[in-house]
Amino acid sequence: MSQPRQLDLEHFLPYRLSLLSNTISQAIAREYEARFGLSVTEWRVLAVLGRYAGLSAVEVAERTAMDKVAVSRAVARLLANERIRRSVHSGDRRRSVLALTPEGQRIYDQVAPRALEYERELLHVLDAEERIWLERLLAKLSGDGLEAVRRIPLPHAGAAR
Amino acid sequence: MSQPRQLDLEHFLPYRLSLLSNTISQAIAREYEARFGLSVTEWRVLAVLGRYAGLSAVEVAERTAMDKVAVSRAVARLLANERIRRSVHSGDRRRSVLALTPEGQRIYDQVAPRALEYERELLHVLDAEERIWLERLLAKLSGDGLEAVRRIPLPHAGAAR
DNA sequence: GCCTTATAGTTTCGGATGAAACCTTTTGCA
DNA sequence: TGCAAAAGGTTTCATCCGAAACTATAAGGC
Repeated sequence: MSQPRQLDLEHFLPYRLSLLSNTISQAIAREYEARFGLSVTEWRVLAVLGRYAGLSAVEVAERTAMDKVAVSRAVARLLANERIRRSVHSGDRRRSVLALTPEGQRIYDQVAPRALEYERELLHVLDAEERIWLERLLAKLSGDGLEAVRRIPLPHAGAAR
Repeated sequence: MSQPRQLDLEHFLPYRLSLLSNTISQAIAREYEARFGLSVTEWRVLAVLGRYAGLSAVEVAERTAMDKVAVSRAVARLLANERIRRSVHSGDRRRSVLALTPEGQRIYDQVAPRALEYERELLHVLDAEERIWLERLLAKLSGDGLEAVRRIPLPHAGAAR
């Protein structure tokens, strides 16, 4: 993890993170896509509504880190398949109020434990001490780390395409 | 990091990893897209050829974890922009032999240090001990962890759509 | 009370993506 | 040799995605 002077994809932290993350996500996604025809975005909406019923589309977007276009499309498909229902917020007719249908709840109740099982199996290769460090490192990288990255100035706008 | 019984996206490891990884990758990608009009896939091909000239398309795919369709398209665009050149492998006319052009090398020489700078800034929020743990955890999760995940059996094919 | 601005959500449009089909060359082997 | 199977790449097709434009409602200033 000491900085190499040469860029080597295999040792490059962002690349390694991306590979790890994508491989895990795809493994889980493959399952609920096969069983329920859910896309990743649809599953995320379902997951957050399973936990917090009554959110608006924008609130769903905030909790899932999806943009509102993606949420809008996922919501449209979930509505079409009658996995969620939508009503209008009393007092603000722009806002929607989203919640699972019984069918949506049934799917959530099947997929959520499976997602947790993937996480459990992944963590199972770590011992107690390693899990504590993992939590700490994730928190630090996601907090201070991302903040530092966002502060990196763009190069002095000299040469360009 | 102790297993919750309830699925909560904010605390779900795969989701957190995905968010961290995507945020970092996008920060870097934004820069070389703006400066050189490179897509992520094109940059990955350029990066691996900058380090290992003469690879074939399949070898590039292996080193970048991209599928061969994505490599084929990235290679086509890089050729069109004269950032790489392609010849045919002597002795196996199916294989291509890819390498950077001087222009491709020039771009590589500008982007690679910037990519490393993002990594450096990210790691800068960690102290020496934390970096050692990060390396260890990444290796373990990417190795044994992914292997364990891949071994998870699909649910007993009962109910489904 | 108007009128500008902001917010919730949808649609459009151009490009990116992956699975599967496809073409070409090579390999394995009877 | 001759031929089936495999491997390197490309194309097709259907889907997905995000930025920007758009509609409708609400909030704020005067």
